[in-house]
Amino acid sequence: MPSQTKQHILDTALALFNAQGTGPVSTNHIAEVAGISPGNLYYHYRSKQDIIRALFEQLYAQTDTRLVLPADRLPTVADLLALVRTNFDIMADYRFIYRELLALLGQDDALHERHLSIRQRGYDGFREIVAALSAAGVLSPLEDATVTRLADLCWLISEFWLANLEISGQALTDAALAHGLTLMMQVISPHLAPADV
Amino acid sequence: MPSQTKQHILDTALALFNAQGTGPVSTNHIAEVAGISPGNLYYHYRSKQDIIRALFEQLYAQTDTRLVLPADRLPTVADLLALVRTNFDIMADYRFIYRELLALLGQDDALHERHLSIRQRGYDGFREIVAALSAAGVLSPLEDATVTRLADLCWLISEFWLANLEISGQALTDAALAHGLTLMMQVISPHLAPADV
DNA sequence: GTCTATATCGCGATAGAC
DNA sequence: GTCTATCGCGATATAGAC
Repeated sequence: MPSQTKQHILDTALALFNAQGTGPVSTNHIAEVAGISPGNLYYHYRSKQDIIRALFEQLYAQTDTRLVLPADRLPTVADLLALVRTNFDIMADYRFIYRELLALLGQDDALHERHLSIRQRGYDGFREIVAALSAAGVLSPLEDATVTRLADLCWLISEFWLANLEISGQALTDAALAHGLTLMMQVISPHLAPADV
Repeated sequence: MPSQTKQHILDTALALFNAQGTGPVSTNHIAEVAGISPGNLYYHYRSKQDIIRALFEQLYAQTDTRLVLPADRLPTVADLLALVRTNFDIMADYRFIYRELLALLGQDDALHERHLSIRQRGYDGFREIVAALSAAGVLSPLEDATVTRLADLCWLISEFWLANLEISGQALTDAALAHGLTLMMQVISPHLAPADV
């Protein structure tokens, strides 16, 4: 667990990055808003990139603890929707990461590799949920290629719906996020199994 | 039409931005690679942001001239796929824009506004194609809300499939791009009207 | 239109006192 | 752990000769 000051630097940096982006926000700026000296900031983090990496790790920790399925039963479509909704909330908290992701990863090979492995876990999770829904009879039996495509589409919505809202100038309201979930239902519903009698 | 040097600056900047991102590429760097002096660069463009704006305008011009439907007949599903495929190619040419879009727009209000209006045209186009497919009987009759959702999904694939490939570390191969098109078919095919007769 | 030279600024990062 | 002071660099952008 980080010291108070160390965490305070992260909190301040996150707020500034989300508001202005990583480019225009300097370490001096972060230190000033955090109410500490630039030297002190560099005592806790050796570089600006180090702060960014720490924020990525915070994000990963959030996804690990909050993006979980109930372990005591088979997953439902509602579970899938709830998972994506939670993901939207986490992504909103770390907006700057998703706004600049490709630029940030392109400038830091270690981070890129780390991100790839975390991301793979998330994608595999989606694929397993879709396969489990099919196995449980919630969805009609599906070919492997179809499972993959449905998982790809759910993933695409989950990862990019927020960016789409932001680019089109819409606020991240509850209703706007919920529309993303209806898109997911639009993808899935043609494959729902007929209700049991 | 821009002068030779002016265009040469744009070409050089585009190549460098695509390779390294806008942040690490300085105007000095652009001038050096272009084989001109920094002062000359500033004779043609008053700022780095001015160069970026000019590249956005080049992109818009490309979409205007290349993203068109055949005007002499009703659109087909193949037309829709071809349109998206062409869009993939254009986006690949201007990768840096899509990699940094939210950061670039967030730092330039005029550009953001301009981008919104261009983007709206694109989205409306998608909605019209889906509606036209339904009206032409290619797709079964659809409710308005369904047309919107299908257009949203096609749009999401069209705008973010490339980013998804890049983030997951995949090369922009023909096969990878084609998979994006199969995702679009996955969305559309449940609504294809039964063949006549 | 193009160059050379330069002004100005602020950034990331470090040294050393406390 | 925190501060003050500062180094060194490279960035954007301009002035003025050619």
